[in-house]
Amino acid sequence: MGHHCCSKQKVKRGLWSPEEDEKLIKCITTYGHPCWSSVPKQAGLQRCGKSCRLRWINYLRPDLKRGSFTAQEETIIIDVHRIVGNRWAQIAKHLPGRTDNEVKNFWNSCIKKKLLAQGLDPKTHNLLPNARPSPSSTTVLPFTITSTSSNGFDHAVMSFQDQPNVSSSCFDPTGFIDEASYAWSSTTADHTLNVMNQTQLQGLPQVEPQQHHQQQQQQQQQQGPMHVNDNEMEFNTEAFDLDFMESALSSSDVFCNGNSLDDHLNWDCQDL
DNA sequence: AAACCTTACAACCGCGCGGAG
DNA sequence: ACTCCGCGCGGTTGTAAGGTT
Repeated sequence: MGHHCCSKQKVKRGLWSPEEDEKLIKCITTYGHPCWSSVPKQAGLQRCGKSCRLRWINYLRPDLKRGSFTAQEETIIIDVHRIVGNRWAQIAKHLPGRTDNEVKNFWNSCIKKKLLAQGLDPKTHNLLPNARPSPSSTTVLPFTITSTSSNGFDHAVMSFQDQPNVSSSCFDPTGFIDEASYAWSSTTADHTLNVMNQTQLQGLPQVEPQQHHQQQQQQQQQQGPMHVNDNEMEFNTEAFDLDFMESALSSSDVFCNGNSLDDHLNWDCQDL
């Protein structure tokens, strides 16, 4: 059974030869690819347009980043997957130079197994029913939260005690950053902590990422709704108004090692 | 050295969506 | 309103390379 898009043609399938790659690169760099179905003819290839598109996007594109995924990229994949699920194209948008196919393969061959080994369900990211909970996730919280006010601005500070090597990422799971769509995660030696504004995410309008508030996006990528110092996370309420901060925190879901921390957390938005 | 197994990833398949006619 | 076509996406399969017995 051939592709439905090219069932009338006799096309080659399977692995691409270097000669075919060369033809495709030459064609696309010369003519671009306004219509993939016409690319095989232009390039002199016995392939269908769909196959050409796939080969270009997943392998030949010059802006592709080759090589294995970094720890930071892995963190981003896990974090975004937790929110958007198997929407690989959506996840790949957060990883410049990576393709959806690459992310999907990496997930299936590597991350999935890691999560299972940690007793986490790769689909829900929650602890599996029969998994032995890690002692640190049930009894010891990796942080405390306090609210402060300085220079006329309010801040909420999340302090990590005895947690060296805190790494963190603030990212935008919907493909654009605005005040209702952030997520944040932090990883220490013993804990993975995630703060997600899932409730508001569900009601988000669908907006083209590139067109949406580019200036605001740049600004917030620099400032971030929160940022992390050596061992503490600071919510920057300067970037948002107080009403938003209150609603964001009260509607956020907070997880540590896949477990909800609702019962443990005692942050009072009124203090902000 | 050969057979078998595992892993990574390239490529294919089928479906759904959106635009054009 | 309907059909057709091209494209993009996610799931799945195929295959080559490396590891193990």
